[in-house]
Amino acid sequence: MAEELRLPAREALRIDEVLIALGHPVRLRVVRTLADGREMACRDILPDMTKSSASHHWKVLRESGVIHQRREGRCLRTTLRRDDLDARFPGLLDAVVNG
Amino acid sequence: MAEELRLPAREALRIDEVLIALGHPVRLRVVRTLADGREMACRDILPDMTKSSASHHWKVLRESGVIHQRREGRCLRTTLRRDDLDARFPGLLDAVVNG
DNA sequence: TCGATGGTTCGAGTTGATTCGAACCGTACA
DNA sequence: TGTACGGTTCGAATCAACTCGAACCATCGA
Repeated sequence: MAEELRLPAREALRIDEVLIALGHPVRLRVVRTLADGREMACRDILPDMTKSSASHHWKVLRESGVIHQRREGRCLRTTLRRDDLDARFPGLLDAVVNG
Repeated sequence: MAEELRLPAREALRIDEVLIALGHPVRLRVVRTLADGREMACRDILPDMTKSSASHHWKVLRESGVIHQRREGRCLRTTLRRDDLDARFPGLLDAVVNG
């Protein structure tokens, strides 16, 4: 049963929280990994990190609105919220990915 | 004698360092204060902070390439490096200022 | 039903960033 | 000269963030 996790609406995205989320090398790497629009399983994105540490970063990215996660079975499928981020902060993601 | 402080060239700007610089409320406030293009004295931007703490933030902002500082007498005049940031990361500053 | 799996939560330890005072440096001005 | 001023640097203290293991929960497959 595919269920959605709570996450901020597009209008509620805050640039200060997004910048904090992006201001860490691990999370920046996550964003770049997802930049092509793929939907990936958590363990495929951060395979070398302990579950608890990874979960901490998922939470920061999710609550700041950078990523979307959807439960499929016992696995979380993760995508970048590119549409929402581009709508609210045009150019930001491009800078992150291309820079 | 107006002398320039060392700072990274436009081509050397790194998005990861810029994001770290912007991912702190004090430094984000500095950027927003300078967003209109003004050149301001340090003590006018962060009047309530001790000199040593403020100097720490100047260093982070300067070395990441977010701000430019120019010595004029015994005072530092600070400006946002809008041209360089817009050239390398189009849309980033607008998101920071308008978001 | 049972064991394995993917993630979360909790608490504690560790690391890193921020903050501050004191000492210092160079400039301006009396 | 000498003194006041704007910033930097240093070291130490504080605080926030990151990390990890253990316990836990829900789901899937046997």
